[in-house]
Amino acid sequence: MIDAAGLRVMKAIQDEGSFTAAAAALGFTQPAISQMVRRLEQRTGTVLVERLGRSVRLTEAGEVLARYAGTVLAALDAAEEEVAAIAGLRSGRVRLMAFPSSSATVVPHALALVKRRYPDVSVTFHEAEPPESLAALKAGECDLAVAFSWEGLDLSDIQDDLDSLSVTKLLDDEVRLALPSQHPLAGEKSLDLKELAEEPWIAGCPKCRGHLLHLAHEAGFTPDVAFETEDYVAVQGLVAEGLGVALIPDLILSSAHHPEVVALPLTQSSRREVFAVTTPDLARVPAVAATIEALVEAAEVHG
Amino acid sequence: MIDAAGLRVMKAIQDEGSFTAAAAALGFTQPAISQMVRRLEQRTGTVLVERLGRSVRLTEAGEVLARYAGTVLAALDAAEEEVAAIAGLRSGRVRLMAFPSSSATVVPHALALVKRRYPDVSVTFHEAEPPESLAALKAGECDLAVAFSWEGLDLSDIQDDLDSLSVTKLLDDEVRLALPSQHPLAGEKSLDLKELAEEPWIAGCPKCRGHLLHLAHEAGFTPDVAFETEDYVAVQGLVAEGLGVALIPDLILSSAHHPEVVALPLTQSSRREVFAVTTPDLARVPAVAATIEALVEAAEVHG
DNA sequence: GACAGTCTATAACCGGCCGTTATCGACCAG
DNA sequence: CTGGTCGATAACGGCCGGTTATAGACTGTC
Repeated sequence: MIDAAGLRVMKAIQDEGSFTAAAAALGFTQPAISQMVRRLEQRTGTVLVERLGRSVRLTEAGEVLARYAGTVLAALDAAEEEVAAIAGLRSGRVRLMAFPSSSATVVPHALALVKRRYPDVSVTFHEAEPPESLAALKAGECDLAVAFSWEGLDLSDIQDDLDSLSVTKLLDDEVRLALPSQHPLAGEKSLDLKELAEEPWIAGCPKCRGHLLHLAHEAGFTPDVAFETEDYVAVQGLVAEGLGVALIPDLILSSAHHPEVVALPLTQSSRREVFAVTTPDLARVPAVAATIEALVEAAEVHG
Repeated sequence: MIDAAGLRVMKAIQDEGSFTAAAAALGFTQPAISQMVRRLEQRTGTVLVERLGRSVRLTEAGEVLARYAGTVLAALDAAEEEVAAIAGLRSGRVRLMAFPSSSATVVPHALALVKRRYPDVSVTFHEAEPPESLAALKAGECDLAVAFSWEGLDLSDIQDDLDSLSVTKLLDDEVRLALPSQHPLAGEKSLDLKELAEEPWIAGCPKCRGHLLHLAHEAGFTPDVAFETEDYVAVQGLVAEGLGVALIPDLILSSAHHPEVVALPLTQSSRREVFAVTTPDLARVPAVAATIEALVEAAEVHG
């Protein structure tokens, strides 16, 4: 019934003392004010302005509206400014989820970039493996996920949603073969997976285990998975102790490379693709877009 | 840029969880909400709503708007209610000015009526003689004046403004001749002014003094004004002591009649008219109108 | 896996709000 | 008395903001 425009007019009349002056102050013409007041008066069913010959004065009811105008207009301005701050990257929040091996390298770098460029944008960060982070994204519990998919293999995870999600390629992460440095093959330039068919294997996260099984299957053997852990530091520890061999993405090694472990290229040349994933809507949120951009740049360095 | 309607929509979306439900809650159709959101988004330049398949969820910026909606809508409702209270006589203020002899009789009665009917309407009251009260009315310092004008004589005071002011007749106030009860003529049924031409006179307020001089002139003499005071209790005291005679409006006698003073009708039959005066605008303010109505009723009793 | 139900997006339409310009009448000053 | 200023009003027009109709997309179910 009463809107902000009406209050603004009443306040201008009170401040300026005449319709004409109020109109000038608001950038309107005088008749606009005249009939705005008339509308307000017939809506409220009360006289709001006392017309004196020279000037006008608000009645009690008019003063009530003018008084509230301050509150309401201030709140509207504050809301507008707060939204503008988010749009202008002077504020904003991004809830990021990334898988562990990116957490140590690309992600911190990207966060540093964002923080330097937009000090008031806050990026909160949780570790999560791809299926979990994508679920969180759909559930609205995060705004941006850094995920990966094995080349050719389970692209379906993301491919499924490629139209319903906004996917930005960050980098290709070459997978390597980790051997104890004392291993007889440790001196090779590269290895075929098959050469390690008899070794005990150490598997990483469930997806990585799946990838290992897939590669081994293609190579014609079924690996003996002796250990499983999602912690790649632990994986390397196990490898260093000679308890098995493992596939380790390059990305991890660039942040934590056990000195007793050598990482050799696979002749099968398998890689995983790392993506920044968000919803099409969120991709247009400035803070999210800025974070994605920073991730891309960080990936160029780390790739 | 952002208006209350937009905020209301954002809040409804947040509360209801979908455009359709929000539309139902606000009494709109779904497309109305759809394009309202779109407008808001292109005005703010930000994504406000995240479209998920089933439902929708507000983005950070959207939540900002929804949060402010509470404040703004509450203030608007409060303003509306406060104005409605004034319109509905559940609130309101009337600044009344009345001349002294009405203050003792009609006005208190009227104020009691208003107070009984509309307990929350507050009528403040100041005494003032007509020229002063009308000036205050024009200056916006009071809302309603109870004034008088002498029959036939200085109607011009109000007549001038009869079109620019709202004038309501309250009563005719017969003027009487006040004599000490011991006066030789005190036993008469009525007196001609001329019979007291030789007496010393006691005059009231300036206007009343003017009236006295006018009547005496018509009667063919110039009165010897021995005392002047605006206080009619004092006037009666002076009369009672035999220091002079006076013209006293009936209205005063009905509230304060000195026992040693007799008040006889004039054969000239002069009266003053008592009016409630306000501006045309203020006459439409419910509390003012109610007060005028009460004054009219009170005047019927006292007339 | 197809279908039904439900939700949003979009197009097309349209009425009324809310501005504008033009003009008049009232008031005050010089 | 006359000119300047202020408010009211009429006439007009753009566009905002609603409507209906319909299409497209996702979900849950059989």
